[in-house]
Amino acid sequence: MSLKNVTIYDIAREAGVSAATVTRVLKNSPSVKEATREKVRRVIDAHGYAPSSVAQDLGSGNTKTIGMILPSIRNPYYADLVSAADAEARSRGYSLWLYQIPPEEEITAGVVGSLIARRLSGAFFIGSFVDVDRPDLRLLLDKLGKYMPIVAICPPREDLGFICMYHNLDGAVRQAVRHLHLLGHRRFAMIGGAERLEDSGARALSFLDELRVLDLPAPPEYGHLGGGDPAAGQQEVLRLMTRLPKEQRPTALLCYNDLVALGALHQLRQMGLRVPEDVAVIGCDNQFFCPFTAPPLTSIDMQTEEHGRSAIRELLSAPKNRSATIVRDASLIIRESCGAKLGWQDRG
Amino acid sequence: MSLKNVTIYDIAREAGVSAATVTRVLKNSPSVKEATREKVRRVIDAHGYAPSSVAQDLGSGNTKTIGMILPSIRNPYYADLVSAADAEARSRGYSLWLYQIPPEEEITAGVVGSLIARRLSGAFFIGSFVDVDRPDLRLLLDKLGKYMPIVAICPPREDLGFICMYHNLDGAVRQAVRHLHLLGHRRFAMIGGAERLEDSGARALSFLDELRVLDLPAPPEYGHLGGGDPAAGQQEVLRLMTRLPKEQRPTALLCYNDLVALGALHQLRQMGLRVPEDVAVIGCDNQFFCPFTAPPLTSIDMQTEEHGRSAIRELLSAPKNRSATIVRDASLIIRESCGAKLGWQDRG
DNA sequence: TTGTACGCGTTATCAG
DNA sequence: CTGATAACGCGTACAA
Repeated sequence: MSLKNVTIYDIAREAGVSAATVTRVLKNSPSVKEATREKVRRVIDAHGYAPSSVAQDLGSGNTKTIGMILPSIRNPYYADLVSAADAEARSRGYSLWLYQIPPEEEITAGVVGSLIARRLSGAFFIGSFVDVDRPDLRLLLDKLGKYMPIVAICPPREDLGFICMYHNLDGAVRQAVRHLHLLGHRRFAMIGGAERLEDSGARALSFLDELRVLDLPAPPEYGHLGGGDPAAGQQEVLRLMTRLPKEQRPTALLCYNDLVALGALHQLRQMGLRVPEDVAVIGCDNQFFCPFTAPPLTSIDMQTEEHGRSAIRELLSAPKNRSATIVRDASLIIRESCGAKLGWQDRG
Repeated sequence: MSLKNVTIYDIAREAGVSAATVTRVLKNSPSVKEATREKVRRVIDAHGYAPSSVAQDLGSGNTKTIGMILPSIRNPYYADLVSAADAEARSRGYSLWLYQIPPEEEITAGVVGSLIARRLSGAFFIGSFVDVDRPDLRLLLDKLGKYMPIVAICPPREDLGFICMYHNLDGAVRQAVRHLHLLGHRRFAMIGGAERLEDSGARALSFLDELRVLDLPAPPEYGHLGGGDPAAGQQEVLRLMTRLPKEQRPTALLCYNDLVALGALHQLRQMGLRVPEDVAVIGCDNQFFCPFTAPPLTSIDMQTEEHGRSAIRELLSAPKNRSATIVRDASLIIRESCGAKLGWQDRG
């Protein structure tokens, strides 16, 4: 066991050549005598030697590493994004460096500092902490942008200084509302997300606006709690279905994401409410478990795979500080939790 | 926008000091005159300068980075492990470098080469591809072990040359079988996993042995397919419940993992079979969605958080090539899919 | 209190 | 075809 890592000089000495020749062999340069090449290769193999990419990175100024900054890899939506990004990156000889920022923390100067310090080839921000309305954050990202290209999933703005990838949920949300309206639903609620519904992003605004278009009342005041996990969904449903008089309770639930929907479905079941007969539920993200909930969850698909892959592509082709907006339309995937498909009765 | 990264020399020149002094300021060395310190700091802040950790790594020979090698971050079990590992690593000033190896690929010399090239501080292998029975793989890991400490989740062996973390499922699996036996179940099957049930690791062996202990017949020949996702669970159930005559069909299903169980639950529901009345189902991994399936899924908890954290701790305290085995007992978390809890009738 | 010089492991350039 | 040398950006030992 060698405590000290074997270097190109160790290989060179042992093969009786110079370091430059070892490099040439490593790089398959044609200008090496076959005998020399073989001799060097044998030594390399004997040691299992691989040139230090740390040193290579320093020399080339290119780490071929992309930083993924996200709240938690445990959220399957982020995991999908990371997985897709990793596949794309790896196919191009790049790899991923993980940076989880727990939801209770935020992007600080320290975080940006350590991203800069890493001399990454790019940074991919996923998660709602990229709030482009906060000037301090904009400043931080501006600074970071001087060092590497940035892609962030966030609502588009003018002149962001980085590449913004955006899910356009508007069409899907309106479609969902209209769909449920057509089925006779008149009382809607959106559960989970930010504490104030209005802060839950474009999806909430589209939702509220579509209610207006359909001349439906705004969601009742039941004390929106927010949150992004199953527990949040449970609590919201509990609140809605117990604090409100029966005739005010919503019959259609749009969930901030599928995790919230999972908790909502469970709570409804526990309360003896049937989905979709008593309450319709729609999720968001179209996560892997949607086809397998009871009933299968109607959800909004975000083209996660494509988003993740194209983020890497943009990162690798973009000059630093380029402003751009990439929008992808989300689409409603209708399953059985919204009462659209017939046949669910068979499985009661 | 500076195309060239700003270096410590740029800062030094602009502040009218030497690079060493900049380092001192960066390191909060006490031996710097206050005036100098402030002057340097101002320049640093103005540039948003952060010293290149690539250069630091090269100099110190320590990348403070741990490689995570796994099949897919999309499996929530691995995501949990990575998340826990990341938290532990970050709290110690280390970070994680992701290396996904798709299930159809394996650990090759190339993979090991790029791990060595990265000069990682350690490697954490998670996923069933660490098959310690394969001599070629052992060789590869031996080589890797010369460069960095290794922790792998795999069955224990003598003298592995790295740290083996192991889930002891034996107790939980036997407990599950006995529990179901007590409830009157006599026909058991394990679904998902490796193509040959016997290759699905210790959990399968414990399962088969416990059947023997209870003097129950071995699972019928229904053509075990294997697999680790919901689709596999669906297919296995479909097979079991259609290819076999009714009196041979299993009434108790142990699933390779919770994803398989998710698919199984869904398929059973679709076929009009009730869980747990007609068929009992038990999963494995105790993933986040278990409490929210219909009915809530009984599962085997793996202490994922603890496993992930302690893997990092071991990695950072272990000399290279140390052999060790860390075993943690898994435990059965009884919910409603195995018919243990009364009260499920309320929710039919 | 501050500056100089060298090493970390590699590759590119230039010379032979 | 092969070898010597500089440069990448930083920390550290030593000198002043």
